[in-house]
Order: sequence, then C-alpha cells, then structure tokens
Amino acid sequence: MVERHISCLDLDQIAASGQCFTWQRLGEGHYGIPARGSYVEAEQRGERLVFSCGETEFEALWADYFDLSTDYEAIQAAIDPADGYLRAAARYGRGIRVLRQDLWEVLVSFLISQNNNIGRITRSVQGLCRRWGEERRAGSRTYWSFPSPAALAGASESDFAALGLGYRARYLVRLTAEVEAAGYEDWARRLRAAGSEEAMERLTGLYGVGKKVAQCVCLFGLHQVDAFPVDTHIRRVLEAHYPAGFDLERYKGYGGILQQYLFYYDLAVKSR
DNA sequence: AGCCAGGAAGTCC
DNA sequence: GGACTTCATGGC
Repeated sequence: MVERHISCLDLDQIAASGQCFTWQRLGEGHYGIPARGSYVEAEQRGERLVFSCGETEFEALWADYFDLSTDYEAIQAAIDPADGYLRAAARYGRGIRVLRQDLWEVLVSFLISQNNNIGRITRSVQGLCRRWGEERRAGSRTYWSFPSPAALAGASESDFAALGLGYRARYLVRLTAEVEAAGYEDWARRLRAAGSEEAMERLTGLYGVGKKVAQCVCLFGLHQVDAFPVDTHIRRVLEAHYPAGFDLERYKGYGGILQQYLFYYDLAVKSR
C-alpha cells in the first residue's frame, strides 16, 4: 500500500475525461486501473490517495503514469486572468491530469474514438481487452490487459465489427497489419524518438489515422503536451469563445493540458 | 425521426 | 487544396 497527498488529481474526473477507457469503477473515487502491463487499485478521499501497490512499483510506474512530476497548480496559475472561460474550465476540471499511457493502447483507442461517443468507445475498447487481452489476477480480482498488436493481428474485420466498431473495424485491421509489418517495437521506438512534426507525419501515414487522432496519440501516447487535438467539442468551444483564435503561443509547452480542461468542461456543460 | 458522437477516406473540381 | 459525401452504430 502506498499513501500520498496529491493535489490536482481527481480519479473521478480523470475517469470521465475521455482519455482512457479501461479503468474499472469500483466505487466513488475508487478504481481498478490496468495500464502498461500492470494493474493497481486507487482510492481517493479528498487529496489523499491510496494505491494498492508497493513503494517500488509506485515510484517505477504509477508516479509516472499519473504524471506526478508535472506541476498542474503552476499551469492553472499561468492562465490569462482575463480569460474567464478558460479559468472556469480549469477550475472545474482541476483534478484532470494527462496520463502517460501505453502508446499502442492510445493509438487503438483513439482510432476507435473517431465520430464516436465515449460510452461506446469504452464498450468497444473493453471488448477488445476481454476478447484478445490476457485475463490476469490481482488479489481477489481479475482484469484484462490491453491486447498486443500481435494479439489483435489474429482478429478479422468481422470480429471487430461484432464489438460495435462499425466502419472503423476495417481501419483497425489495416492499422494492426501495418504496425505488425514494421515490427511494433521498432516502429514504436522510431515514433517515440520523433519530434512532433515527424510524429504527426508517421501517424497520419497510417490508414484511418487523420490529424485529430494523430494529435491525441501525440498528447496521450507520446506525452507531447503541446499537442492540441481539435474535435467536435473543441471546435465548437473555439468558435463560441475564441472567435479571434486561441493563443497557443502563450501556453507553449502545456497547451494539451488546457485542451483537456476545455474538453472536460464542455462535456459537463453539455450534459446539464 | 433525425442529429450527434474526441473524424477520416474517397471523390469531385 | 478545399468542399462534399460516405462510412456503422447507439443514444437521445
């Protein structure tokens, strides 16, 4: 067990923020989190977090996964005082962090996310895990790992379609084949070594990956926190609240985190 | 019943 | 290089 006092980290907000789709809700502020080949249970009361793992694993994996080395307070404090909308969004979603997730999981998840909604994305991604991931035990609970490229390479288009992927089933078949043909580990290494421009080129070169999905992969899978994915929510927010344009230059180095505040705030505003 | 969802490819010009 | 269409599917 590891206990930490952590500011700007809200499990419920992160779980609802549409950046990861495999967390299992065990209760309020209580989640089973399979990630990067491991698993932890995290429970929150206020700013006190309890993790089910040991100190060594926490420091080696989960501190990184939750991006604990980034100062989110400072980012929120750097927001233009005159930008009331962004300030409100950041205040509302102050517990959101940009997780450092597994690259392949992010690529597949956001390939599926296109023209889709979070509920259905979640069902599809978890369906992939149950069907092609490995069932593993963690204490009294079981969870499914995210399937490797090799595991997904054994699936067909109709397999994917049966999980509700719709027209994206074909994209996933081709994407998996392309990445397997290149050798996933080599392919991933080259991508991680690439700058933002080259990463965008490599990603959008994949069938079914356009600019928006590529930006999500840069942000969530490569932790290129400058990436600023513009989806249907963000486009509307920009049109409604930033007619003169959103000043990304002002926020160089963490625009993607602000993007998450805007996205999550719009989700919340819409659901009321 | 039609519109929307963390869009992208295909097809025109 | 843009605009326009098509692509599955569930939720509201």
